Amino acid sequence: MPIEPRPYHHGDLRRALIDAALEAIARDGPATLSLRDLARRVGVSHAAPAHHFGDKTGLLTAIAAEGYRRMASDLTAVFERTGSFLEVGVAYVGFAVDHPAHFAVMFRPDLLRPTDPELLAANAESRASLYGPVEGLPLPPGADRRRAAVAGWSLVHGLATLYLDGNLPAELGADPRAIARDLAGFLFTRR
Amino acid sequence: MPIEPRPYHHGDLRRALIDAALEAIARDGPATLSLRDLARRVGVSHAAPAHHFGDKTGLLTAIAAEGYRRMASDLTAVFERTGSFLEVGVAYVGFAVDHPAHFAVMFRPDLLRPTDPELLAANAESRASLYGPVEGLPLPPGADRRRAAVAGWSLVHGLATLYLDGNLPAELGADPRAIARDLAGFLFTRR
DNA sequence: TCGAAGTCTTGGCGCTGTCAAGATACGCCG
DNA sequence: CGGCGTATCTTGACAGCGCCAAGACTTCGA
Repeated sequence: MPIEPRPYHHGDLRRALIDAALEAIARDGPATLSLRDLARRVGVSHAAPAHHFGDKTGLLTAIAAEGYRRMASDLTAVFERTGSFLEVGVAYVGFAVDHPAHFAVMFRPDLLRPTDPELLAANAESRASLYGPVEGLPLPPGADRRRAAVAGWSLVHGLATLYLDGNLPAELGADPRAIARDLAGFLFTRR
Repeated sequence: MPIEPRPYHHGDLRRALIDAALEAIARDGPATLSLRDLARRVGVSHAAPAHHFGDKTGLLTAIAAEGYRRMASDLTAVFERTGSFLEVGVAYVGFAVDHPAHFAVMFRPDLLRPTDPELLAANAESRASLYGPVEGLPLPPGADRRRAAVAGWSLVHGLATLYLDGNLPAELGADPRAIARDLAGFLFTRR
């Protein structure tokens, strides 16, 4: 079977486009992403992406949904292994660092099709993986459990975004997971 | 003196362009911002903005610098008035809510000219307004003061971004400042 | 085997940011 | 007060972009 240099059907163009997009977003951010450039890199015509994603928003929506699913799977795995809410927070930051392109798109509804059913389902999955582990957390009496969850979420989300955008002072060190473990220690200490 | 409908010189085109940009960013985000559209709204030719800002990055850089300056002034005023690190954090969220367009650009070095001297100076100002108030904060013995500052920063920064992007559950209420005051209560409670 | 559905290409439209060159108004220095 | 340098703005053009419509090719099922 000879090697076809460029067959008419790509094989898995959808996957190839997502991967090329992830690489471009990780390098330059989602703002300058170009569908035509992706098509060129993958070796198809400039209008091929439209068939799989409709438009640019559709591509980014697919990426965000994939990110939510992977994050949910990571976080639940960590909680099942450690039983620790703190380690779930650390894993949140770890996901952001390991999958910066997914993370850069996931919380940006202005770039997405917010009503996409696949996106909504994946989003719900990831929310559950965050809100679930807070159930067993020891808290000061009278503390609202949901607010405690959002406090933890805010801290790790803020840390992840500040880190990814290069806004953290260098003195904190180079290991974001260690920083997260450290900072989260300031939360939920009994009065 | 008759009213000139469109004099050759605008008067304060720089200010007018920034204001139009702030409005557009607050509405649609920085991704879809169009210099030509701004020029049309303000009533000048499509190439006029280039003279004041060089390019799109220059405009966003000017907006970010303005945001840093205003935030620094807000935060130091609040600290001088209340002496409370917690209230500085609340004011951080308040600034983000009151100036969403500035905030949307300030921490996005991919959209800015990171070496711009005006931007660097304004950034340093705002960092000082955040790191200063942590000096007098009562902490558990042995706690790193800088890390405590970053923990607080992460929490309010995460909360602000999650709120602005519409990612917070509605049950938390409609007043972001109140939410911030609430969530920050989980921080720095003595062991 | 043949047709329908899926996949990709070609061509074109209006929009964008940016550059180059020229027109106009302001302000300073004589 | 007059003229000129300079800052400000306009006009025109170019390549690249997202998206749409129409057509070519391939695969698969009836």
